[in-house]
Amino acid sequence: MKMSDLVAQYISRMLDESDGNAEIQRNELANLLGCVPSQINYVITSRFTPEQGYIVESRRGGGGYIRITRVTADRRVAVMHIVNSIGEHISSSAAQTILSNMAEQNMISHNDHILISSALSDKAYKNISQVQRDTLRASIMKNMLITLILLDDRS
Amino acid sequence: MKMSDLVAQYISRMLDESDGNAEIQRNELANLLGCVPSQINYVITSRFTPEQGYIVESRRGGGGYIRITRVTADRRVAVMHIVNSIGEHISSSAAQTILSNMAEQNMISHNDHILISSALSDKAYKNISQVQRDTLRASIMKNMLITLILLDDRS
DNA sequence: ATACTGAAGGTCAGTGTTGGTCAAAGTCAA
DNA sequence: TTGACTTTGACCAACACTGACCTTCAGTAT
Repeated sequence: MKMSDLVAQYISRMLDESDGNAEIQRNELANLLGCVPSQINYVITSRFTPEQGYIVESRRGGGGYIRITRVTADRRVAVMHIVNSIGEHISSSAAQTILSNMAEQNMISHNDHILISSALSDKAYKNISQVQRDTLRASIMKNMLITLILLDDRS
Repeated sequence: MKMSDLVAQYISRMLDESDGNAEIQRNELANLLGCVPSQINYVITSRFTPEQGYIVESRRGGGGYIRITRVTADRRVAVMHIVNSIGEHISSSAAQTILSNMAEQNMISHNDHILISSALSDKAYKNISQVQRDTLRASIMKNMLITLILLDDRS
């Protein structure tokens, strides 16, 4: 098997095993797989490009790293699945649980998590009858989640 | 964890716990965290720069100190001003106008702008009487904006 | 007042630790 | 043979850490 495929496979497995988010150290990985460090760059630029649904961030110096995030349609599909499962009404606590899980699995950022939570919190619905709250919350939540995945499409 | 991150974290926490104003003694802090004194300078010049919203003052000699002030308060004050001006109800179009201006002036990110807009859009309020919509919208909008400026304090 | 002394913080160049780039050379199938 | 893909290493850039040496300030002795 080609070296580049080995490296790609290794990274893909890391992504599979950690919800699409992997962080590696270039020299360490190169040493582990028995190749030169620049081979890692080659694999990343040829197989983990934005066009193929990946975001790559890195940092040099002591404690440096390369972080690869998978942002393919998986995410959009997963978010839409959740949107469809919400139904016509949802409680505040159920909404919070769903959002926490989404953040945990990197489907939404921490920032978005907090922001959406604040829009769904019972605190915001003082003047609305209990009956209407959950309906409204479901409507707003779905609206926001759909907006989020539309935003993604541009990156 | 990197030494520089440790130092930065320590200082950030001091700022969090004291309303954006922290005063340290270089040698004391270096000793406490187990690094050389110049490390403190390194962290300050690389992570607490004016560009990142900090003001640093210092004094040498006996009783010397380093004072670090976080000046993102400007933004907080501006956002709170807007929050206070919203009142008990707001129309969808008025909300959009305010958010556009805020994004224009970099008070909120484009991403947050779109996300908040989606939570305030009339589309999300189908089953609510016209009278209640604007009250609810104001409540949610204020909730989200306040959440946003609280989030700022951590980065 | 002046000079001295000790106690801070400031600077900077050197070294170490990572990751990035690129051109040259190798491989392999069409 | 040609052209696309792969591999490599020399050189580069960014970030982290350190210690020797310098400057500034307050208090104290003369």
